[in-house]
Amino acid sequence: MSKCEQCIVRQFSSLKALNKDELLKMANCKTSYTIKKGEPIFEEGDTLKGVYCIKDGICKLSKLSSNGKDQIVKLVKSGELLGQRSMISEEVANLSAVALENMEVCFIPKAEILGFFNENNMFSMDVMKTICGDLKEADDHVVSMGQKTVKERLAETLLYMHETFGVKEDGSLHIQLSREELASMIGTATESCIRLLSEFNKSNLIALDGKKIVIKDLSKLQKIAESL
Amino acid sequence: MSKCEQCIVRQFSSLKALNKDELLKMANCKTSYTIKKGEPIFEEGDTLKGVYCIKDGICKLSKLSSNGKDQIVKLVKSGELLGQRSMISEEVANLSAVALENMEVCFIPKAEILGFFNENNMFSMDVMKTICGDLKEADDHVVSMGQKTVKERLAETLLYMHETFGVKEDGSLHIQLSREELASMIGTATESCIRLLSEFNKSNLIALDGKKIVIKDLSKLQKIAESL
DNA sequence: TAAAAAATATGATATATATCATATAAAAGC
DNA sequence: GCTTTTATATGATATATATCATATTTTTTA
Repeated sequence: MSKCEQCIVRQFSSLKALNKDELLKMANCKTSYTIKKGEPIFEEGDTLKGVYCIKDGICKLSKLSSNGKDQIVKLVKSGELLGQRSMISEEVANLSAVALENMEVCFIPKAEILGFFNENNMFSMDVMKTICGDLKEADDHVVSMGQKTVKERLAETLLYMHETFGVKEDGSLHIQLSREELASMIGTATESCIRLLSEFNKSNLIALDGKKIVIKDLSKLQKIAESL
Repeated sequence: MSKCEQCIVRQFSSLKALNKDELLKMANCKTSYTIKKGEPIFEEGDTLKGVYCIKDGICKLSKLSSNGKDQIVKLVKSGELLGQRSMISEEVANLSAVALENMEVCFIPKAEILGFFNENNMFSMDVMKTICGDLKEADDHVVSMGQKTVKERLAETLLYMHETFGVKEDGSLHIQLSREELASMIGTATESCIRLLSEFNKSNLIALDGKKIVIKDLSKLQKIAESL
């Protein structure tokens, strides 16, 4: 059982607000998991008995629409906590979390987290701020979805992946999604997504090599994303 | 200066968690406003110095997209609090709040609310639950926007207004939006919105009389909204 | 390694939706 | 009350996007 105190990713989540005693308590009740690419951490409708702290890897949060298709709502990387909202609302999970790469996550039981809420005001304020940040992002997402074209949303999504998850040594986006997944982030048909990627490729905004995407003209992509 | 203790709408917001002393304190520092239809309570980018408790009336929360058009993100009715997110995140307002009818709102200064956060755990947990509920709604909204057609979204929006804000004595939706506003909720062109309303009217799903909309076939509208 | 399956790509076409134009109706101002 | 402005409605048309079909490439599995 590894010590939470020494875990580097802790500083990126609300868990940074915990003191040494609390971290020790947490280290004693947490369970570590390995999740393989493509496997779920939890699925919508699941009753979560705690929160998940992502130690390594990236996952997608998605929801099945009534038309039978999945919409990817968000991508989440190491350092972040999953399942806080359901825990606080005392509701089943609204979204499914599925690993996009092999992951390491720690599960922290509900009782433990709720204890920290009561004892540590800094922790609860920090969680609250995180959720408020998520809400702002979600509202902005609604505005994009409502007002932007598919092309604009594709540009925006590529920029989001670039900014938030960075690039590999070869300059390609760290996150590698299938065309279907990318389409499901944008809210469009897979074929439309592929066509627009080709178009961006032909006009030298990006370079494509299999699932690898290199952003070649950031400022032009920004202009497209901003409807300019 | 009216007493918050006797205010009926209090029970619908997190303020229900406050005790008598806290309510008295709040009554002493709050300011009451009247806001006329069409006027803003605050606008995106404003620095909010507290939260607004809606005593009467309904307002829209919207955001200007980079294409120059407004997207209405949410409608808010009496009993709810406005501006909590900005206050907690310590950021300027992300959305504009504009009155859809004449409104009465009370302004409660930031310092007061932050005080309650520290002293009253029930209050802060309730605020947190509210924001979590908003986040869930926003995520679901993203899924609708990404996966549903304009027609489905119109049906969904009419049902949302029906459920959440009810109908007048004559059976018409309590909320009366201009066609432009309705289009801006759905994320479509005004003309498309008008055309689809006419279509719903012709197929007897709704009845139109100026801005008045009567829902005549709830279950068929539900089927349309659910892509069935 | 070969065969099968899945993902990607692209063309042809259908459909949904936006845009532009114009008419009518309603609301606001004088 | 009349005039001006604004909102609603509807037609014609353009464009974006979805769907269906099929070829090619990549990945998986036997």
